[in-house]
Amino acid sequence: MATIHWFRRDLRLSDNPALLAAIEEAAASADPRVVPLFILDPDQWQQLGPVRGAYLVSSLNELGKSLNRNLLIRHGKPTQVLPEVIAAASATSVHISADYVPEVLAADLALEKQLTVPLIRTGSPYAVAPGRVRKEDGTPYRVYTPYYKAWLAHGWRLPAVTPSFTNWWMPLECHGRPTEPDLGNLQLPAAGEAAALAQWEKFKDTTLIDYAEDRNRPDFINGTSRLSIPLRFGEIHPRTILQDLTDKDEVYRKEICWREFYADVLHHNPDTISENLNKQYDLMPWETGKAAEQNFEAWCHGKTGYPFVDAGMRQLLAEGWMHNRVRMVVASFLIKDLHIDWRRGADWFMQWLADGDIASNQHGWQWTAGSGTDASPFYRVFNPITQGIKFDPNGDYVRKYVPELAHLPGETAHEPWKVADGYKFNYPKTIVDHSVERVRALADYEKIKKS
DNA sequence: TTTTGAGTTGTTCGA
DNA sequence: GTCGAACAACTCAAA
Repeated sequence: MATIHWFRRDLRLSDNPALLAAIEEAAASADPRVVPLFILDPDQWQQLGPVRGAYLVSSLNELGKSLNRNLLIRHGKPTQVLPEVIAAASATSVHISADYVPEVLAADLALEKQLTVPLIRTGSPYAVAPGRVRKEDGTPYRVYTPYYKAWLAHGWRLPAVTPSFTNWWMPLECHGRPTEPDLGNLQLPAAGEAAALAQWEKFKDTTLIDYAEDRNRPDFINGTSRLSIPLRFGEIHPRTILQDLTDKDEVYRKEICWREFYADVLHHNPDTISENLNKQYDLMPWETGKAAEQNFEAWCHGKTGYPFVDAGMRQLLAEGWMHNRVRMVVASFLIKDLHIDWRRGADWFMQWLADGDIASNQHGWQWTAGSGTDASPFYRVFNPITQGIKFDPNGDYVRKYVPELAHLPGETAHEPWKVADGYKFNYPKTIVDHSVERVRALADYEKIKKS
C-alpha cells in the first residue's frame, strides 16, 4: 500500500519528519511505495507572483533531481488532484508538514473532511509550532523578549534523519514543471536543498562569528546568512540551523526566533495580515491623493532622492531581496516620511521578495508602523541619511545600486546635494523634506494617541 | 489584585 | 566632535 507525501513549504529530503512519516507508514506494508507529490494550485501560483514563482520552479527542479525524477507534479486544486492520486496509487494516507498561514490552515481543515484517507500532519516549518509557546495563564505572548525566553525553555526536537528509502512511485502522468516566469534582469540565487545546506555551512564557518556587528552592513557581501529564501521554501529547516548554534550565537538565534514569534502572533491574530494589531492605528490619517500616488511610485522604483532608500528599493527589484537594515529604513520612509499606509508597502514587498513570508512581512511592517507587537517609543523615526552614513559608511551599497551616484566618492554618495556634480547624471531631487515630514509624523502619532 | 520592571533595530539637542 | 539625556506614556509579563 502506498502513501503520499505532499510537498508544500518543505522542499527538502533531510530533516523532514512528514516525509519520514510517509515512508515509515508505507514501509510497514507489504508493498512499500511513496508518492512524492507537488500540487501546483493555479490560485496559489497567482498569489506567489513571478519572483517566488521562478524560484519555486527552480527549487522543484532540484527536488525532482534528488528524487531521481520521481517527483510527481500535478496542476490543479488539491481537492481535485488528491482524490485522483489517492485512487491511482491506492494510497492509505496523505502526509504533510502542517502549515499555519491562516488561509492554508483553513483549506487543510476543509480538505481533510473531504478526503477518504487521513491527512496526517507531522512537523511544521518552525522549530516550535505556532500556538505552543504560551504564558502561564495559557494566553499567547505579545512581547518578543519573554517569548524568546519561553521558546528557548520549550526547546525543540533534534533534526530528523535523512531517509534512505528509494522506493518512490510515480503512478500518473506528471504535468512537468510550470513555465518559469520571465524575470528580465532580476537575478535569483541558486535554489534547492543542496544549495541551502551549502549556504548554511558557509555562513556558519565564515560570517556567523561577526554576525552581531556585520549583519547591519548592507555593503558587506558576507554580513547576513542569506538563508531567508531557503527558509521560506523549506529547503532547510530551522531545526537544522539551531542544532549547531550555542549561546555565543544568540544574536542569530534570536533572528530565527523572530520568524517563529511572528508566525505565532499571526496564528493568534489571523486578521493582522491586513488589519492593524493595535486597532487604535485604524485612525491614522494616511495620505491617499494623487500626490501620494506619485510618491508611492517614486518609492517603489527607487526614485525618492534619498540615496540609501533608493538603493534598497532598487536592490529589491534587481535581486528579489533586500538587506534587513535597509528594509527597516525604506519602510520607515514610506510610513513616516510619505505617510502612506503600511499595507501598500507590505503588498509591494510581497510582490517582489523571493523570501516573502506573510507573517514576517506583515508584522515587520506593523512593527515599523507602530501598530504591531512592540510598545517601543513612537518617536523612533529613522533618518534615511544618517542611517545610510552609519551602515554604509563608504557609500559602496549606494553606488552599487544607484548608477546615477556611482561617480560620487565615499560618503558623499549619501548626500549628493552637498557636492557640485551631485546631480550630473540626473539623480532625482528629494521628493520630500525629511525634517519636515518627521515632525508631521510625530504629530500624527500624537493625534491618534489622544483619541 | 497590585506592583514593578522592562520593552530589537533611533534621533536630536545641548553641554 | 563626543556623549548623555530627553523624547510619553502605555502595555505586557511576572512576581
